[in-house]
Amino acid sequence: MTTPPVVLWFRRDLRLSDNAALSAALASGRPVIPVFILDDVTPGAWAPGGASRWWLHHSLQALEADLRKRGSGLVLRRGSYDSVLPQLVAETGAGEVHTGEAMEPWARRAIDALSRRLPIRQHRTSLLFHPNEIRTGSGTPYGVFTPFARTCERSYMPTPMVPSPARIASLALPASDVLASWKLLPTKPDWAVGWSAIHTPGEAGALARLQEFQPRVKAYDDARNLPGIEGTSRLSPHLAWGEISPNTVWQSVQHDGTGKGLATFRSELLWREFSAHLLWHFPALPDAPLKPAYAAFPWRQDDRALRAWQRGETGIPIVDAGMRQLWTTGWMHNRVRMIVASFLIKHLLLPWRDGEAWFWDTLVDAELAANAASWQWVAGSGADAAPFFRVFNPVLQGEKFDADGAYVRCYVPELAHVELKYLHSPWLASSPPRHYPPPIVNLAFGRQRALDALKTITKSAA
DNA sequence: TGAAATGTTGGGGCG
DNA sequence: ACGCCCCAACATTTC
Repeated sequence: MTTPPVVLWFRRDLRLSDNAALSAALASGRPVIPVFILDDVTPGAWAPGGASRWWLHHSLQALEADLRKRGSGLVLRRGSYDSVLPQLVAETGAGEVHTGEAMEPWARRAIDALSRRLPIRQHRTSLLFHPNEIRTGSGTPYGVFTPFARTCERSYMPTPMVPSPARIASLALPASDVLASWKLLPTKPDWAVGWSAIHTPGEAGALARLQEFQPRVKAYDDARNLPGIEGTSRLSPHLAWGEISPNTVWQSVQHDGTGKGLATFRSELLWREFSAHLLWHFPALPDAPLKPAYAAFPWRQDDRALRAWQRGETGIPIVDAGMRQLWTTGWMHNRVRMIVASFLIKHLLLPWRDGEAWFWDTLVDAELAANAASWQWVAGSGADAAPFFRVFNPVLQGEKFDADGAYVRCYVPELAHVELKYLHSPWLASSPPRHYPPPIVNLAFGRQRALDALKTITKSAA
């Protein structure tokens, strides 16, 4: 006589508003059992990196509080999807499991396999479109961003943003792990000191960021490129964990500007979408170059150089500022991401997968698709990628986008008193700063070495 | 969502 | 007055 409950399986959609999986669970009229499973063990799983775990800890805490306020709670379980979920369904006698669509190959495999023995229903919670909805006239996936984006813009139908429900009926919930026992927070050393002052994980924090950004959409087109000011939306970690839906973001900016800012911001949302679709169509995206010729690229191995890059000790100010911003805050400005990536791949000639792995571990906004697609974009091996010969000169980039030096001075205190003229190339100053290293590589040499390396594969690569 | 090399043009100094 | 050269400034090409 008891009504079988339904499981609401949260994954990367840690929110209560505009969440299609939650809506479906509520529409069933059954008691809802909200669950989050941390899967570190499925082979091939890209388990969250260190910075993402910090974020996840706080986001789960916020989600649980939000659920409690609505008369429910959150069940935490740890283990492989394919053992934990069947166990949970057996324990609760759940009649259905509602969850978000997965793009990650390992999660897709796991959920597809589970679907054969459990009543799993997937809903779109983290994208505007399913990858199968956006195809070229001939039915193939888009390989070029601009026509992809055009089709998205044309196809987008604003769907009402579903508000957070006032109440979520749940019977007694099954046993949950204690969040602290997952040890998602760093201890020794605690590299996340002060992060709570700069990041607010959780749905409320996401909405606050969105509101704070809305008046700045108009200026976005120019301001987004300047790392020394607050020109970007800072929504990326919230989107990565699904604390806000792309649908909500898209619609919330639509009336707030009429010029280029709005269009440019939306195209950034669509780059995220493009990346996810690429990962869906090309599951090897995180592991192998999309353009096969790049498999033969003569990358170097140089652990000391890699470590210097990771620590922000390359002797190139804008690169070091970016890498230190990443390490100390878990986030890096997008313009600077392109600069540090170009420097690693081209001037240092190190494999893009080294950069991908480091970003995965250190970014609070790490998403498998965007991370992989963006690194391949810089490396020239991806879809609609920047040509490999497009080598950023980090001095010129610094002078152009950090013209007053505020960004570099903020994150590289050794350079605080270098005069502006030499701030982005301190080795040229008559008396270079004493406590700052000389460049790890001569920029002209590194550039030429990269172009020469390209020639070894260029007959087969475009 | 490049940078550097190379080419072109035109003003001005100067014999 | 004229041709010559230099060299910004800008445009084009190449990687």
